[in-house]
Amino acid sequence: MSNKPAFKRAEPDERRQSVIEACARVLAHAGASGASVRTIALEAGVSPGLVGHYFGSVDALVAATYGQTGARVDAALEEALSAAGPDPRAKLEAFVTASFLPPIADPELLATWVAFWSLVRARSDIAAQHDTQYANFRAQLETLLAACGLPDAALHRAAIAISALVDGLWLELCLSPGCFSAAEASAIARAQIEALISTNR
Amino acid sequence: MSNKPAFKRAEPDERRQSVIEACARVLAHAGASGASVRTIALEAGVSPGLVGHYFGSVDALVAATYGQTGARVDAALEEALSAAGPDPRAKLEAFVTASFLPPIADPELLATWVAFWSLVRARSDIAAQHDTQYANFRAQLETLLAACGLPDAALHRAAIAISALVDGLWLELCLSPGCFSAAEASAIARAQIEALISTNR
DNA sequence: TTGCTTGTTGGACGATCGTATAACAAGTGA
DNA sequence: TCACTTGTTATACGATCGTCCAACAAGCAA
Repeated sequence: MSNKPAFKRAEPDERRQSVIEACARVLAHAGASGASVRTIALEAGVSPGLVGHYFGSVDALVAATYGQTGARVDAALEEALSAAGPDPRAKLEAFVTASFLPPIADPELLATWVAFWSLVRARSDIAAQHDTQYANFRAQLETLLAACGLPDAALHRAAIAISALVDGLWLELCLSPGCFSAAEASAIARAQIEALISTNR
Repeated sequence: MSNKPAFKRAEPDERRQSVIEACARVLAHAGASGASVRTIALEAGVSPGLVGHYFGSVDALVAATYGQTGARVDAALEEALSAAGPDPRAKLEAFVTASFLPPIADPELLATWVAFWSLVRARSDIAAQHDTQYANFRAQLETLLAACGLPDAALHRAAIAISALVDGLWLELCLSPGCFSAAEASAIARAQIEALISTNR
């Protein structure tokens, strides 16, 4: 008589990864207030104690989840950028509209991101991650805008405008999915880009 | 020897109001996860039991706070609208840029709003309030845009674009206050309006 | 002053929270 | 086959959670 094993060992890295992904799913589904050790552990299919073993505390796990989620978004943006070809305008539009296509447009990812926003005020480590994340996003936008011929004096403001528009469209796409489509969001963003570039020419 | 009273009675309506305002402050400072009955009661200067007496549950209190916060924003927008004078374009710009001026630009209010966003997925009552709130906001925008001469076919998309931009600027103004100013946000929004109207003329 | 209404308090209750830790077992090398 | 390492589980602990309710007292009417 051979019982099946009570649990399966995993490589530390991939176990960490699976717990992080479970944390992201819980944040998306239950919000920041529902992300307890036990809920996350249940979602990941492990015992609650394992979370402490790998991350030390729930706060550290949430911070790690933010980092991993941000890295995943960055990778998707970079992928869209390299798939766009050499034309500067095409690169800029691909970079911006990638936020409305998979995998970034995933409602779960958006909801996870909102949960992070809700933690920025209360958690200084999350605030620091947010600042670097958005500074990086805007810096990439400025580079792409400069390549499109935008004068240096207009870069800062244009990057803020685009980043705000993308955030707002992303947010509404998540909170009220039936109101407008991803294609409409892309069209709106492209129109904004066109307006920004043509008024500075 | 006359001891001071142990507590002060209040009119039910104004007591409800003060508890709601305390809830908003806690949501802004501690996020959705920190909004416990005891924390809110401490902030309001009352006993924890009073929250249950007036609102029945914490969830109901949060929903009431959302409703009151939304009403306050609506009132501020209406105020900005009536102070703008008769010109349609001036009314539209006043309506949009009011989000970057007091009392809407208050970081506490913004943080409270983010806490509500984080609850939309987990709480269907909050989601319903969000939908009506934003449908109303966009409807007002469409009316103002139509008065500026925008053709009917462009109203829907233009309202989405403006509402998304305002949300995004509002959000960034709250999460990274040092990155750009309210005046810059207003300028960006006015530029967006100018672009939307001139391309449809 | 006295009695009454009811806003208000403060603690009890079970559930759940985050964290720490001892016991267990899966997989590996000798 | 048999230790041995260590990933994993299960439980315990105090703190805090939301909710409930009996007792208290502030303010008004008589």
